[in-house]
Amino acid sequence: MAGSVNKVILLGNLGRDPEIRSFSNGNRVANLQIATSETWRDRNSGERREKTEWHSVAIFSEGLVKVAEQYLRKGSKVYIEGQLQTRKWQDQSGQDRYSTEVVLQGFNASLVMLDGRSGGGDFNGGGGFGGGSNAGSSNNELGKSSVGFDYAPFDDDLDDDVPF
Amino acid sequence: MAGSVNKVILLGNLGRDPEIRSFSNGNRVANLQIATSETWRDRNSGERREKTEWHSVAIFSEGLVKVAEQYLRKGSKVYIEGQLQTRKWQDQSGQDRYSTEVVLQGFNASLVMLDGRSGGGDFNGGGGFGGGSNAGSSNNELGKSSVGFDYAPFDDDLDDDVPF
Amino acid sequence: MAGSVNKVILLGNLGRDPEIRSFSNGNRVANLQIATSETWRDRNSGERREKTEWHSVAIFSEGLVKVAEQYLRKGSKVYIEGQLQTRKWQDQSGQDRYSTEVVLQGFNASLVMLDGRSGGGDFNGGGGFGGGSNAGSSNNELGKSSVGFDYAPFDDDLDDDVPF
Amino acid sequence: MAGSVNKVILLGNLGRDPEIRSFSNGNRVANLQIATSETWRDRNSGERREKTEWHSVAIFSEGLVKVAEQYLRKGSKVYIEGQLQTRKWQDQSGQDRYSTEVVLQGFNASLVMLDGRSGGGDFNGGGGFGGGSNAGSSNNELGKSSVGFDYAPFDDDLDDDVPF
DNA sequence: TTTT
DNA sequence: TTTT
Repeated sequence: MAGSVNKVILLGNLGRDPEIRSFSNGNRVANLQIATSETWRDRNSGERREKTEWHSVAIFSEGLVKVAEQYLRKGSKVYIEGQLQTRKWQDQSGQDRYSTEVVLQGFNASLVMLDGRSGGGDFNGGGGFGGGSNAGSSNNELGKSSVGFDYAPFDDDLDDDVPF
Repeated sequence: MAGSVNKVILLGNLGRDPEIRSFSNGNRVANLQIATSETWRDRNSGERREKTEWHSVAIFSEGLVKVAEQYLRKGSKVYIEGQLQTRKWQDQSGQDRYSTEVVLQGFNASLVMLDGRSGGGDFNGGGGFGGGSNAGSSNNELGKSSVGFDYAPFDDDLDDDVPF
Repeated sequence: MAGSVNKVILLGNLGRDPEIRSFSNGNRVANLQIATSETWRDRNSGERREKTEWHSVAIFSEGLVKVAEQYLRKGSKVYIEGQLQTRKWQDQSGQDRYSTEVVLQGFNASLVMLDGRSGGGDFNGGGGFGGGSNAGSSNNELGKSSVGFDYAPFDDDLDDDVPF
Repeated sequence: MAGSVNKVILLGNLGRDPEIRSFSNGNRVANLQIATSETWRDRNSGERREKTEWHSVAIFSEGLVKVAEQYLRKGSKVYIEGQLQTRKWQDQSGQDRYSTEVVLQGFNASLVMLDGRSGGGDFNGGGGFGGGSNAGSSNNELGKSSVGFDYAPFDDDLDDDVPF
């Protein structure tokens, strides 16, 4: 079905440090637990109430895995954009179980850090943040230099001949 | 946490007719199964491949439940905007299980029908579609007249004194 | 056209303090200038480049105007969700001119503050921020108590009879 | 500012056929005019009212330009995801003017056709739709084979060693 | 279970 | 200028 959209946008805080694991082929995944919450006033009692939702996020883009590894920690505020995926697995008794995650993979995924709470990192440090632009989007993935990420948002070469 | 975002955007097709159930208090829920899919070309074999993802959607806004009931059918193409929620429940053996759904509830939810495939309905029929504008958004919920849904996108009363 | 979507999502910083003006009927508007930017590496020179985009945002929801007034300042980081609107006006020479803005109005609009930089405010202060939940969304607008904003994200009354 | 989001989502109809122009360097741009509209009931008169908004969309991704060229026509319903950009230009009298457009460029852009209304095209034609997967997203741009678009949404190679 |  |  060329013609569908599957998009999740979350802005919230990490409930714990990212967990990063490696596959045998060298690929990695970073798992985040992100909390979002809503507050409202109860219709009857008038009390203030709050409901927190926890989201499992799996990052497969190596560039964003690096960002998560270096800069995200428990409590970090983060904006992410990914897609919904449900995995089927068997529990110890052999029963089918399903887990739904927000997956950041390939293009169309992004991750934006919203605070400097970077543990031992040097997020706001002068000059040192070579991965700066990578943090904003998977478009510029670290370690994937064969892919043409260096795409100009608006190519200057065109300016001499803009047709509109 | 006043300061979080939990948003899901899906555009896909219904795998079956909506299932609508009533609560003892008269409230209703419409459950949809929405398919989204992606196609890509395999890196190695060069073959075209496709992966379909199925999403459980639960609609609690009565106005949108009415729209689902009247106009959505198996195969309908639909755009929805809601939020992620994971429910905990116990299976027959008493074990904790979790189900993640996309919930359309309150404001911030919307549903847009993208075809006239309305089964026995009269979607494109003249005059009969009194709920027309309601279909586009939960902002104008049917049967919730106590809430001020009749909000002008841009209030004409202001035009005589626009400060900018 | 019941069946369209017009949505803008911005996450960026205010270039200056919000400008708030009143209409003769008492309604207010808050205007924000929000910067977003992208960095990339030039394909030819290999240099790091950055392009900043400035967005005009007009907030008509009184609850969110109050939030902007009290808590947003030059430099504040903010997430907003609104819609695109283009206004036609005449310049001093009588020529038609057009201005495109991101409008936050009615439901479907939200504003999330992403830092505590609240000037004289008491954003993170205990208790004092009665409008806390209001900041997260226009769903709970201050000063519009006639509208049923106190909507429970998930109404407990239903729990005794969940049909699924 | 590594840490911003600039995203526009539109779902609406084309007011006229796409206009496609070429730059001297061979690059192309497709310009679309997309209408979105809202209906509501006037608070005072109770009348049904409608407001249509027109959006200028500029597509720079060659893959999506091809899709627009072949499949989009006046009246086509389309979902697009892009970003806001304001261009400065001088009118004939030398005055600065600004135009705001929704730009689809690079990754993070998508275009989904929502009907088969493809004019002389062969959108639903058997087999002939070589650009099928390209239509769904800029991730698979035609004519940019040097870029590794053939990314598997979920790489099977990993399945033998999933660490979670 | 949808759709192309 | 679209669409319902």
